[in-house]
Amino acid sequence: MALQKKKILARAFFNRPTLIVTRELIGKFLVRRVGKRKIAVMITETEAYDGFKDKASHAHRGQTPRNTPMFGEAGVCYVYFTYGMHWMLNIVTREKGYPAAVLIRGAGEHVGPARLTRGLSITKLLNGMPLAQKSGIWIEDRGIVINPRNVKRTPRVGVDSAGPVWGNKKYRFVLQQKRVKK
DNA sequence: TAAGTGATCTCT
DNA sequence: GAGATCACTTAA
Repeated sequence: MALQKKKILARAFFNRPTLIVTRELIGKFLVRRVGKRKIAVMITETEAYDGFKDKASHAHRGQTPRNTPMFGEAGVCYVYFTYGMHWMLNIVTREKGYPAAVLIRGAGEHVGPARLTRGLSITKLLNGMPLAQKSGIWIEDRGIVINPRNVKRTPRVGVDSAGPVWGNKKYRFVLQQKRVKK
């Protein structure tokens, strides 16, 4: 058995073109530590929100108090509250001043962005926190190699109001799960 | 298919 | 301040 490589992803990983980061996060592990409990789940679904021009992005109308983390350094959490009950977890990409982030939509058994944050106790407290062990949330590369053929690219979810052009961009990546035969 | 839920943003 | 909107989930 070969040694398992386990590497915590640093800022440099996220300070790259958003779509590349979005794609490469599939198969990485999101790790959350709360007190003594540690949860690690493999990321299976992501979406990119890239730049001022992206009409589906919170940043397309400019900077506001809420979306400020998107304008900051890469490798930082952008967590916001919506629909009166759900938290959404994003990871900021690109350099300071360029608003972009990756929405983590699913990981491990948590399918759906709001279920994921509920399962991992992710709230506003993590907003603006860098991904690092000391923050209690980080991302590891555990050496799992994903076959690109098993990653599906589709339009993003819930962004129809962004119009046909931006609403149809294939900015969503989904790992095709193995089917369990009965 | 639609209700629930409340912060945030835009427009008065 | 008021009204619309919202990167969703759950129960039918």
